[in-house]
Amino acid sequence: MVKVNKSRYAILGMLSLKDFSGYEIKKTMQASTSFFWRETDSSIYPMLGELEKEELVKGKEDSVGGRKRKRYSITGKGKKAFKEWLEIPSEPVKPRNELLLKLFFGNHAKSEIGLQHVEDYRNQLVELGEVYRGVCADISKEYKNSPNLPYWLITLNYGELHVKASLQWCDDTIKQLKKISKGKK
Amino acid sequence: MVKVNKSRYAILGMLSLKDFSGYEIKKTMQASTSFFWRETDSSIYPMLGELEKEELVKGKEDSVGGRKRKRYSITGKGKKAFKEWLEIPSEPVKPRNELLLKLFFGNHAKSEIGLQHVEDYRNQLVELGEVYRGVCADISKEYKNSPNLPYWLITLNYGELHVKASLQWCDDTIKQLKKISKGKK
DNA sequence: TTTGGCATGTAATCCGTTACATGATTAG
DNA sequence: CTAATCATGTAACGGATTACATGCCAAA
Repeated sequence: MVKVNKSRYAILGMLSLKDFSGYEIKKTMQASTSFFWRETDSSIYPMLGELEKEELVKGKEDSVGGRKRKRYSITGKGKKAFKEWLEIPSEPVKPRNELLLKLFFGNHAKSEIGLQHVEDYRNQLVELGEVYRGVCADISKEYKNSPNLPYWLITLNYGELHVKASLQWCDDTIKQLKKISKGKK
Repeated sequence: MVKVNKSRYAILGMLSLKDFSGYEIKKTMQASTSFFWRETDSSIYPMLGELEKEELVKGKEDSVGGRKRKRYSITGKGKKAFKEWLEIPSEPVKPRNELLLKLFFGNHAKSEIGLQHVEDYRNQLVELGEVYRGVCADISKEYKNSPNLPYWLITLNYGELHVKASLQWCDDTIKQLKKISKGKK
């Protein structure tokens, strides 16, 4: 079982949409895939160099308003490698959820602690849900005729359904934790 | 922002439930927390040694049926460190979902590919849901009077709600992908 | 007798993050 | 003028996984 680097495919994928500089990839990912995939800039730049060496992408010096940058485009070889990756099965996510770990041992802490954690999480979820709705409205308008739009909405739907499920869980859990702390009195 | 090692707290937490050998921790985690937290044995053994050096746990040579092993128990100092960790906020999960990444770029592949990926995922979810139901029934009986049970059920409920949401998403997505591929013909 | 589970570890690698570093441009 | 954003990187660290290694016991 060899471990393969997946950052490369995320970057190749971005470049399959259109040409980007490293900085633009970072920005675009933050605005689009960051809910399920993120790269740090210190992974993007070295990877772009690596991909260029392997001739999967090629970079061109470019400049916008006197500010220089390097813009990359995907090569035929890069497209082929990317498509091959698209076809192979995905590795299952191996989550590490610290909040759940804490709750698992919740009996060892004061009950208000767990409650506080869950309430904080709930607040984050509400915010996140609003972001999703905003993004959904934005891209539905902006990319109305893009063949990519349906796929992007599929990933958004995943986020939205999971936020909904998580909110449900928070409500269940808060109720349950309150019941436990009442029973202890 | 210092990066803290969380394996240590997972292990301390296990030892806060009862005494364990390294191997037992591994086995118990596989059966209980593996849906949201897992450790590999090559992280458990060195960490137990480290924790012992720090006097957060202490190990005793033990033997079962002639087979020797080292069984660890948590110290007062260890309990204190663990409880402190329980109180601090959790780091948000930063997911990397390869399946979603592939679907995001789905327009660049044949539509059957994405469909296959989602259907595979759906099958895994059905299995997982059955496992959850089994575990739920088992522990509800076995730990009927344990004060830990409600907390364990809380983490299970998280899993169940998310499986349900994921199944919903699969169904939505399969429908959507079929619509797209029909439109292309 | 041989397979599988019990039991404990080391070594190597690699991925990802954090911190560090630099400098130009533009908007307020 | 100064803060924010654009823009591109390097270095170091540490955590997590994989492969490697060993050996006993029990059951089939």
